[in-house]
Amino acid sequence: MKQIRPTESELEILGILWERGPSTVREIHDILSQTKDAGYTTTLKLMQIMHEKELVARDTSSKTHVYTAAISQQKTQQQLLDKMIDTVFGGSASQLVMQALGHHQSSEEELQKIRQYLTAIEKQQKDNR
Amino acid sequence: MKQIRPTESELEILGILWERGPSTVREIHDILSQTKDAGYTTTLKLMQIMHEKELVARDTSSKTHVYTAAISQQKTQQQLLDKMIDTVFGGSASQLVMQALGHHQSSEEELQKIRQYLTAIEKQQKDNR
DNA sequence: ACTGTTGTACGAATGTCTTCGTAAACAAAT
DNA sequence: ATTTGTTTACGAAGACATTCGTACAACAGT
Repeated sequence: MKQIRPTESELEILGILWERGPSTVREIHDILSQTKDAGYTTTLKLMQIMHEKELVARDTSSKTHVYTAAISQQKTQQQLLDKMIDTVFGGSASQLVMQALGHHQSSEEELQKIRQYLTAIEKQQKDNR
Repeated sequence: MKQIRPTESELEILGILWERGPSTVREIHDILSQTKDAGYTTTLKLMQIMHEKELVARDTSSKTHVYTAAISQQKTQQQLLDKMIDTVFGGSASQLVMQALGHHQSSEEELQKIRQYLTAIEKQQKDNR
């Protein structure tokens, strides 16, 4: 399996790309600079490097290049989660789940969805027995 | 709030310390070398640096020093989770929860615990209304 | 055509992590 | 006492990440 290892800054940018879809450096930078403080060329350079690493694809047909994420949010999430469960939560996924539910308050809807998910998983386990 | 930022390697060591309790460099190294491949002095150096950063405390009363984790597993978990939810999961904790439950198969017991947890949270929300 | 603005490319400085070689302290065994 | 093995301390090299200055190209408005 191909190992994906985006750095901290790269993840921030990917996060924005996943949320917004195709974006220019300027757009990314404007969002980034709301929470951190870095020059425009810094963001540009980062995205150029991400392009080299093929974390993003870019359309250079117009003067202002347009970037899109080249790795899926799902796969990246799974990979990072797995590593985190392993090193930080001693291998217990449910430990992580409870910790996550504990502090980040979720809406009633979301909790309901999770509950349904749980039921589905339990049913599946029963069927496999 | 004090920001904790252990690196990848530091997290591996912390993970072992959390699981085993107080340990010597030798003990840590033996465990580490099962999964990765690094010299003894590398592990030693890492732990010395972690000591400088006050990620671990050490008892130097005997020749062979004994290290213990100086930051709690709970707090560290929470901090890393929060950041991850933020950057990788677009702020949705339940998104993370479902992803985690989906791939890491948990035991029936664990699922049951999570369900209880859910119920408790929902009840709490109701009471706060 | 000129000027100002916005963009990309590139290289270099700086910072941080990781790795390991070497030296010195110490203890146990011979 | 000398050797052998285990340990800590330290420094430095190599890799990687982050930051930004500078140069140059493209374009818009005058």
